[in-house]
Amino acid sequence: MDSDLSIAVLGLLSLRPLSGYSVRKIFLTTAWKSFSSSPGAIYPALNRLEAAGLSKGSVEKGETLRPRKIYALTKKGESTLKQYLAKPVTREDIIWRLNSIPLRFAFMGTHLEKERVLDFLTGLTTELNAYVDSLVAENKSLENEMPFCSQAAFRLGLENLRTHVRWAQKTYNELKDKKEI
Amino acid sequence: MDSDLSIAVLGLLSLRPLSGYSVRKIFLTTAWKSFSSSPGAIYPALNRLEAAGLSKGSVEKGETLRPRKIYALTKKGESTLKQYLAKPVTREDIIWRLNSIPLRFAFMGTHLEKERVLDFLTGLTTELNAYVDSLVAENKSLENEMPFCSQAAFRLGLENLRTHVRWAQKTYNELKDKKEI
DNA sequence: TGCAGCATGTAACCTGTTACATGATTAG
DNA sequence: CTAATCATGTAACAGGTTACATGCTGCA
Repeated sequence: MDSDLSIAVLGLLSLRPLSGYSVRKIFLTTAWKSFSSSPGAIYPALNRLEAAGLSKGSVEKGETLRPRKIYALTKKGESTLKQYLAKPVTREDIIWRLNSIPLRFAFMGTHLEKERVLDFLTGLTTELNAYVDSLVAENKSLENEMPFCSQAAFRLGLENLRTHVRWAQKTYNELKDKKEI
Repeated sequence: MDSDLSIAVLGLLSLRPLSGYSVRKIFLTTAWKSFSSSPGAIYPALNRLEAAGLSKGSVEKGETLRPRKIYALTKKGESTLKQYLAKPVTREDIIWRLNSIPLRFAFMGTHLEKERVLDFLTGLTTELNAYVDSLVAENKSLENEMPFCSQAAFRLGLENLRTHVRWAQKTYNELKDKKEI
């Protein structure tokens, strides 16, 4: 129930009620392209959310054979999303789910207080720096025996993490002076 | 047969023959941490590679009930890997498989000629820039109505792509003056 | 002798992919 | 009226996760 796709759908529904097709269109045509827009992923995900009581579908024009269903978050769905968003970033998140950082952040403004968002960015920065340091230390000894391309690949990974650090700091500074988010 | 995990294993085996456990240790203890080190992923992956004729396991000490198996790439495995590495980067690679870029690059030095590696970097740069441009254009109109956190999340995605561009250019320049890779 | 670490595997489950199937609505 | 697009779904399959099961090896 906690795949990136489920969270993305949960987040979208938290902004406004949507049909499965609308969700698909968002994944197809906006910056959310890295989420699957295939019906074989979306409709089962919507069904799972509903089965878990996180959303409720209401049928528009019930008399037809193929009714159009609009899903909206339930109270439970909102609190589940809020809880997920408020969780501090762990090293495991960074190693295995770095892509879900922007996903989480995108929905924070509309669900968490500014202070919690700032906490998230602080925690993220700390964890990222610690992980970068440990990676660098770990690879210091291997560095010389690694062929050029492996070294370069490793550096790309590091640069990626450092980009996240810079982004977190910049975003922190922008946010801390804002009145509303 | 073409998940990131399979490719990573194929790549590691191309450097030297390994047992399943050695592969697991590499994924656990080196910068390759984002690959699953669980036996439930590794051993089936090794079996798939062997079933496809891409690797061959040889049993060390065959008389025991739990033999230690060392896998080595076959000719077919090497050519499959080479073919995969030589494929130019598509927009789909960037959208859905950005993480496999460093994976691919890490093994290029030992399998492709320098010219092909430079081609890869050129193609990657072109595709990345085109995608960044299209994302920016796409979002120009939505920008103002997006809440701060969504905007920031979008910028993180962009920065990530731009980091890849900078890396590709830097690596290109480093590589083009090198005699051996 | 017993325990830690080396080493290999399987089974149930979950979720996404691919391909297919179907119905409803609208513009030409 | 018919083609495109809107819209919803399923079935077979693939591959990873989690949890469990098992055997071997060296050393204290």
